Amino acid sequence: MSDIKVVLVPADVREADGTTTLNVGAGTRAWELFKDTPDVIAARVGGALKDLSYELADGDEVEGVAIDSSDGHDILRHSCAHVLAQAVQDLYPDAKLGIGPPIKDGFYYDFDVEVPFHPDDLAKIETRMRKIVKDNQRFSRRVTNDDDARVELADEPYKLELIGLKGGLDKLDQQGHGVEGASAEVGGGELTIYDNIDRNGEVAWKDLCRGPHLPTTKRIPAFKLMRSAAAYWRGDEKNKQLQRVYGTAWETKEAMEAYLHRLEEAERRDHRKLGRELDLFSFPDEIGSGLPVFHPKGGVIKRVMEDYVRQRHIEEGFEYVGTPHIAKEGLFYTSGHLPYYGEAMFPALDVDGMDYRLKAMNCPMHNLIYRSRQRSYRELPLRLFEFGHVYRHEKSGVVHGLTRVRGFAQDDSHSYVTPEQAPAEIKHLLDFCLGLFRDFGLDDFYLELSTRDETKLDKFIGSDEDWAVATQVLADVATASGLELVPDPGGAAYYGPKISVQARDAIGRTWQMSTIQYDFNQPSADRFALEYVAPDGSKQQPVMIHSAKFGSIERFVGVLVEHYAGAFPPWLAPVQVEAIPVADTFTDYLYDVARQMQARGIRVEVDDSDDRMQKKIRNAQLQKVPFMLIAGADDYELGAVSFRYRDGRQDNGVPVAEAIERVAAAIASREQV
RNA sequence: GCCGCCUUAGCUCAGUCGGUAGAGCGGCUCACUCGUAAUGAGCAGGUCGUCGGUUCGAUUCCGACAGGCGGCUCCA
Repeated sequence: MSDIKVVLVPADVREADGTTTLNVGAGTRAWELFKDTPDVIAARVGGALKDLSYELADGDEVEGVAIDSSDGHDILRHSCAHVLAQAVQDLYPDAKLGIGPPIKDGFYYDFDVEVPFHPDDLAKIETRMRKIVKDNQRFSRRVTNDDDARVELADEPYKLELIGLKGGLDKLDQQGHGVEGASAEVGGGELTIYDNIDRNGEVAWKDLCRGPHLPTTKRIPAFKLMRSAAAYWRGDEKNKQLQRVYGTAWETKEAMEAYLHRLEEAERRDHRKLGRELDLFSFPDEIGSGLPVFHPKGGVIKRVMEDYVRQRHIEEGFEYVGTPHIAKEGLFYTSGHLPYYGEAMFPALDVDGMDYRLKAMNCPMHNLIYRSRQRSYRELPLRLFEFGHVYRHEKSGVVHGLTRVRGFAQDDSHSYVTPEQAPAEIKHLLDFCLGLFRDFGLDDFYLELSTRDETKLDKFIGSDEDWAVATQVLADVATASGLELVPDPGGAAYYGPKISVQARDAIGRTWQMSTIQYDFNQPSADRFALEYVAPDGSKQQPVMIHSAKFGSIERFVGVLVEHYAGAFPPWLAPVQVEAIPVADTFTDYLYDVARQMQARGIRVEVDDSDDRMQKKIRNAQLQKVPFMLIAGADDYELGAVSFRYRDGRQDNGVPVAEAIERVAAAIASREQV
């Protein structure tokens, strides 16, 4: 047996040294190169991921894939999905297999079963999975072909469907639809089946799969089933719903604990929970699903935010306008909303025999303001802005806290510009949005460019040329910003493409915030017929640029609650100062301090309840008030007060005037304390 | 809209294998006047989401509806 030559490439980031050329015997398997590095669970050979059982060929460049790398996580989780599927078919022999790809932080597998899984079933399945893991079954790759696979998988109708789709998958995936995750089952190339071989050498289970996999089931260090839910086969609501089981899997128990801890942290920040605890807002059943009410404390956050955003708009050259919530239906035919997005609008109200509609967008109203008199090029850019309340008939299953509601205020503006002014105006809007986010403490962003779905042109209005120009203008500005730009094919509005700003919050989640849309359609002659008189006296059509900075005021309040976990910076905090007397005797003294603070516009409360001071401190702490102002005999004698901050820090004996300045300065600077 | 789960006091939750319910916190009252995360005692508070069915009797079993939660689809 002659030697072959392979090149060992340093694995991921774990080894700093360069490549090593090795002479190994023909027939050597990849795992033999990684015998001493147990966290290597697969190999990357010439860029392609392979099982460790891969037989090396002369000239191969081989890199170990560590279980804690991104690819390693995917392989671990996908292998765990196989174990899940095996367990399910052990327990429910009639279950038919869908697909089982890795996803962010975990995996899922879809099953067609007669009876949907109950939460108790998950515990049984998980127990069965632990047994399979303990069994140390070997994942064994076997190449097959379409015809053989069809015979072998005759009882798996969904797998048969995937075999039929093979080859077309990569193209479909690129467009963001088609068979989500199905490329984990069948790649574009050869068709393979993975057999799970038990200790006795028997095939315990098998699944159509492109791999690669862990060497054995025992190499799954930690996993947990999370939940089950229904999901449409191949992501299409016209198809049957399968039962999807979600799980998570990690390289160590500690890594999994850390992940579960992150989930708890996110739960702790949930704005729905904090909104109740901090008495910010609620969703009364009597009003209807997705229609929030703001309580006084939530109202403070909302109002402060709105005041600031309104002021900033005016500083940036916008003019504040006001428009009604409903209009005769004809307006929304003119704008195109009813024909193109009518199903998302509330049904018509019959008023004096005419149909009125709650508005789903503000642009038609602003267009009418533009059109109320003749406009000159000298007026452009003309920027109209308002907190426009819109109502959208969101499907019942999607309503979610403040982040997906049926009635909300957009901080909505429309800039009417000449085509030549459009790029500068878009840049102006983008810079404006980013500045606003920074003022609210969000400073990590990326952009998305949402374009027309070229396969569903009937869902979009306007000519190909106009779409091309609009898309190019947005793409140029987005690129010039230097921010990360993610394409979002098919995400455009029916009237034009858009840039959206995604912001990352304190725990790394991203939220869609601003949208900036380039619209050549609504101003056109067959819609609102908007015009301006050009320098040469001719009538020209403006371009309108839609922009919502926070998208939805309601949702932004929710995002802020989660970003700050309810501990707002002083300028946004509903109660900025809680004054706490050490004993009743000092209540009047604190009321006097409070009056001085109120005169400076500071939101201060004096806790004159019967509680002991320790309890008052606890209450203020739970309400996440930024400044506690405590006064007892020591302070009184000095004409001073004592600070306690949210983190427990104290600063005692601060003269009253200085204390007021300190609070006022923190508010004015919009800093966190 | 679809699938599953859930709905008991203001909040968080016990409980009733069908005989109309309980705790902690919160609220109110009283006493206590206290130096940095819960003082003590007492009182009030629920037609057990709504409507219908089965039953001598339903908060409990069944159905419909509403609302919530988790997903899917959707998200101008």
